[in-house]
Amino acid sequence: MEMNKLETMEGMKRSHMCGELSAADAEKTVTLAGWVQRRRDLGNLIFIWLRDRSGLVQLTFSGDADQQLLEKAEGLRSEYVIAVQGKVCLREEKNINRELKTGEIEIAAEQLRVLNSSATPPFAIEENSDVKDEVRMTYRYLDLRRPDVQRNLILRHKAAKIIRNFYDEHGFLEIETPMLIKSTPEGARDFLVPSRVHPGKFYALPQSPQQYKQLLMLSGMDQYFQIVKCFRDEDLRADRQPEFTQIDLEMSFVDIDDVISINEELLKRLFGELLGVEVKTPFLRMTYAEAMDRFGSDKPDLRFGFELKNLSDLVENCEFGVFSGAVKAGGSVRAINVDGHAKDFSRKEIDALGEFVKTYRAKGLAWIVVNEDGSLKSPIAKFFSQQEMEAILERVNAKPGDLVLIVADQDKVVFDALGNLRLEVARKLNLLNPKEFCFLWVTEFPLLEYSEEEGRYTAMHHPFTAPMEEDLQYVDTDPGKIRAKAYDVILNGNELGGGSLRIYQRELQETMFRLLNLPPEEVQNRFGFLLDAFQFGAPPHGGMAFGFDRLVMLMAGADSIREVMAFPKQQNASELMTNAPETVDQKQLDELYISCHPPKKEE
RNA sequence: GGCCCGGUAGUUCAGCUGGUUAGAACGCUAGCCUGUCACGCUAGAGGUCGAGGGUUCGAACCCCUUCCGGGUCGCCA
Repeated sequence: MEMNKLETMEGMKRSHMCGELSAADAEKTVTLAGWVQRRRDLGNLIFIWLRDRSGLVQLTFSGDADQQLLEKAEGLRSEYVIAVQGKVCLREEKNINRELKTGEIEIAAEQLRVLNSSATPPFAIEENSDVKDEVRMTYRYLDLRRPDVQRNLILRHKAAKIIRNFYDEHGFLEIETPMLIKSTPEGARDFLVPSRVHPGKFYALPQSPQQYKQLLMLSGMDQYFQIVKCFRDEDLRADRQPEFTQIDLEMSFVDIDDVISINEELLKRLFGELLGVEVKTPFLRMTYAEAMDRFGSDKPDLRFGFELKNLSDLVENCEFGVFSGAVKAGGSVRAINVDGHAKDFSRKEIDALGEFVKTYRAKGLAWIVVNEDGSLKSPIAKFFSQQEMEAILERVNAKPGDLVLIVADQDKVVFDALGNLRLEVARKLNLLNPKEFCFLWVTEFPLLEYSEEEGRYTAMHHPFTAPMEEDLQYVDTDPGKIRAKAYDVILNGNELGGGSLRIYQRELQETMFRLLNLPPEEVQNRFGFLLDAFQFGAPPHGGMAFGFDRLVMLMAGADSIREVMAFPKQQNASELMTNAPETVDQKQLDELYISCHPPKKEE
């Protein structure tokens, strides 16, 4: 349609949203506005589905009623923007569309304004469309017209609203913290922002408001929260974006149980009000040590079994060198029993599982199938005496029909491999019901982990995490043994959030920095303001942060956080739609005293 | 940085062992049609097979390089 034929809404005012009309509105004259979803042209009778955010409603144009109007409707195409005035009519019984929420009625159009035309969209604007991400993201503004994507963003909005109300009701203040802050290279890579006023100096975008929220506690704000953008310049995953949103909170004069119980209440409310799912509180709790031992993961999915069993003591002296060798080298031999599912895995599929564990640096996968008649099928059976094999099968509680999968290596590799293998077989067996929600707190994380790369201990959580008092005895002898007052909340194998009680005494904070083997001048430069602040009466405090995108993703049953973000980035951290990031003018660089040396292509 | 999967019409895909003019469905365009709602019927348009190079008499198909998208390991205090 040519521009001069386009009309305005002058003199018309929208009276209803399309999807909200019902039989109760019969005989009303209404004014609607939206996009043409579909045209069904029967000649002298035209049906139009009109769509807005609320849903669809059918318009009718009849040549008997108004020939000119019918001709105008003939020109409508997908995604044209129109305004319509007409009368709400009850459909005859035989014409009712039970699939459509507004299917009992239709609008007999009396006036039509074509507000805008549209090019034919590159893909149909409809639910469950299986268009490639590449096309969806290039035209994300059209993708966002799809009802399922809109539902996700509406859910996100509602969740944010509940969260704000919830914390407000519990005495929290929402306080904004700066986006341009000092870089603290501990942890993830920072996004840097050059300073024009200070040549050669840089701000960083926050990875989290950690230090600011602790200072707010010191300031006497008592309880703080914020729904806040955070930035990490690391590679993307299905559940990781370079900019993402956290629900960040901090509380004064609290213990672990206070932080945990209030946030359990929040989750209970979110799932109850938005999904109608009754979440039982208190959630199950498990120490880090137990989670690793039973599930090989610090974020176990509890929707299914297949727990890890340690076979090390049984195979320490066996003839199979792979097993005995792993134990003697300080590692372990552990197994999961995929009980009752031997029949679901062919030899070829078991081999594929062997390839799968190699992703996690395991060298191989040993397996035992217990046949229905009690006999065994296993490439490693020949290495074991009958007593040894019986002991192994007893340890994993193997019965006829079971498949036992075994990995031997250093503990880290064994946990990684079996922890992920457990998930993999559950996926293959279709045991992961997205409508089932298993919450869990994992507690007593190690305070430190040894970094081979840096040759020193680094903070597992962050350097402000408080250690457990009873473990302070190991400060000088075995720092790796110190547990932290830290906790993660896990939902179906996903880390929903985590937090800790913080160090609030200057001396202990200095001890922590000493354990991390950071030079005093570096500590002073990077964290001096915090240590200084701690001289002035910091209250005991603690808090946590939730990954808001991840939370909404799980609530929406989506398989990527991109599905609950309006404009996500692609895997290489670019944006297909706008082509960000992009080169900038030399003038802009000059103002920032930046000379740009893009990597040279190797010849 | 590594590994895996994918890229053929606007979209989703098929395309055999390398062999004539690359197909289907939906969408799109035009015409007909008064109760459609995945409307129907008739006709039609639409392709740099991601890009570049190579092998071959001949390449969507084989090889190399590269770009793009997705998953993942490393990374993510």
